[in-house]
Amino acid sequence: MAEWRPVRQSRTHELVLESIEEQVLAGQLKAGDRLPPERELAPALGVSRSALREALRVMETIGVLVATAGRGPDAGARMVQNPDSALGRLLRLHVALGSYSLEDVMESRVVLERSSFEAAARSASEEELDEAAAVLERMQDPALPVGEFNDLDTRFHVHIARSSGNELISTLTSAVRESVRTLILEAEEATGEDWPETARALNEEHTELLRLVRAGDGPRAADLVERHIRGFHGTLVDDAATPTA
Amino acid sequence: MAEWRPVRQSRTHELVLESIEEQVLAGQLKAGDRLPPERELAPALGVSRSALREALRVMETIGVLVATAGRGPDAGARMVQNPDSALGRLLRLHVALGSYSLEDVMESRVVLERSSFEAAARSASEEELDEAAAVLERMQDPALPVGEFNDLDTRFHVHIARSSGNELISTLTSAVRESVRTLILEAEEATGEDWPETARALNEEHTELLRLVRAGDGPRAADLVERHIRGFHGTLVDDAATPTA
DNA sequence: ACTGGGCTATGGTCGGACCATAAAACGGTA
DNA sequence: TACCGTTTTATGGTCCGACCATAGCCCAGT
Repeated sequence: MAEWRPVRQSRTHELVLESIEEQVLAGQLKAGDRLPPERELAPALGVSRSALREALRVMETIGVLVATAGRGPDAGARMVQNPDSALGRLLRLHVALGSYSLEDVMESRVVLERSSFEAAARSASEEELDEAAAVLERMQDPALPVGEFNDLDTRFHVHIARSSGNELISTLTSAVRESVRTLILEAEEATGEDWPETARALNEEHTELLRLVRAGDGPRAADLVERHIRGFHGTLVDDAATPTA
Repeated sequence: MAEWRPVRQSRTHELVLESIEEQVLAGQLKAGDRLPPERELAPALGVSRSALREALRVMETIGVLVATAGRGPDAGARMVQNPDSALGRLLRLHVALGSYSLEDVMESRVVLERSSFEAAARSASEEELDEAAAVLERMQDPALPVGEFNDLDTRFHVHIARSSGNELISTLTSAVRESVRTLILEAEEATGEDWPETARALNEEHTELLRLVRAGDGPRAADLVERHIRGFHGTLVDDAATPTA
C-alpha cells in the first residue's frame, strides 16, 4: 500500500505563489520586471489583497522581489536578484535551531572554501586581490575590537570567494560563514587575554593564504585554508562539546 | 564622505520578524516550541494580526515554522527544522531568474558531490547503500519515462549525499540539483531517439560510482562523479550556448 | 526657469467579520 | 462501561474596507 499524504488543498497564498513562480519559471517574469499594483493584481487573480500580499512577502523573503511605495517608474513591486541576504537569514536561523551541527558547517566551509581558493589562485584579478589585501591590512591593528576583526575576517574570505568568479559558491560561502558569526565571535571573545596572540596567528595565516593565491598556487592555498578553518572551527567544536573548558 | 543608505525605519512585519528571530538566536525559542495564537501574540507585540501573519509567513518560507489549524497540542504555529524545501525553492527561482549561470551551478555540484562521495566511501552504512542500489535498480528499466528516470537520478545523488552524514552538504546538494531539474529534463528529452543509449551510459556510471563507494575508494569515486556531472551538465551548458544545435 | 505646495499612485497597517479545520467535550445508546 | 455521533471551541485562513506613509508628478505663482 502506498503512503497517503494529506492533500491540503487551497491555502490561497500558496496558489498565488505557484502562479507567480510559474511565470518566473516560464521566463515570462524576468529580473527588473514590474508587477501590477496589488490593488489590481489581487482581483485579477481572484484573491484578496491580504492573500496576495502574503505571497509577495514570500517572494521578497526569497530575494526575488522588492517592493517600494510611492510613485514613478521605480515604485511598486519589482523582480530582482538578491539571494545573499535571503540565504544568510535562512542558514542563520537553521543553525540557531540546530538543524545543522557545527561539524557539518565546518566541513561545508572547508569544501566550499577549498574550491574558492583554488579557483581564485587560477583566475582572480590583481585588482580584486588588492582589495582583499586592503582588508587584511586593516586587521593588523592590535587595538581592533574583536567584533570588527571578526567582520573583516568574514569579508576577506567572502572576497576571495567572489574573486573566484563563481557567484553561487560565493553566496553559499558567505551565507555559511555568516550563519556561525555569533558563535565564532563568542569563541574569540572567550580567548580573553590570549586574544592578541590569536589574532596575530590568524593574521599570519591570512597573509600566507593571500600570498599563495597571488602566486597561483591553488593546491597549497586549498590545503592551508582547510587547516585554517579546521584550526579555528575545531576549537569551536571542542568548546561546544565541553562548554566550561 | 561616507555613503548614506536610506534608513527605512519601520515596516512593522520586519520588526516582528526581528523580534522572533532574536528569540530563536537567544535559544528561547527552540524546535518543537509552540507560538501563542495569532490573536494573542499580535496585541502582545503591539501590532495588527496582518502584520504578524506576514512575519509568520516569512518564517514558514524559511522552513522554521509550520502552522496548522484546528485544536489540540499539535495545532497552531510550531517551530520546526525543514530547510530542504525552502532552500530548494530559493535556488530554483534564482536559477530561473538568472542569478546563477549554469557553469556556476555545475561547478557547485562538482564541489559538493565530490565531497559527498568521498565521505560516503568513508562512512556510509551498508543499509543506506542498499537503498541507493535499489534506486539504481529501478532506473534500469528501458521503458522508464524520462521524467521518472530524472527523478530517480536526483534521488540517487541525494541519497549518497545523505549517507555521507553531513546534513548541510546534503541539503545543498539536493537544492542545487533540484534547481536545474527542468533544464536537465529538457536536455534529456531533447536527445530524442538517442535517449535509451544515453540512459544506458548514465546507468553504467551510476553503477560504477556505487561500486567505488562500496569499495571505500573515495578518491576514485570523487573523480568519477566529477566526470559524471561535467559530462552531462557539460552538454547542457553547450546547448544553452547554442540553443538550436 | 525655478520653487513650493498640493495631487495621486503605490505599498503598509489596521480592525473586524467570517470561513475552514480538527480536536475535544458532550451526550445518548447498547 | 464502552462506543459512536453531534456539538462546541481553539486555531489558522480569508476577505473587506478604511486609513496611513511615501515619493514622484503636476501645476500655479513668481
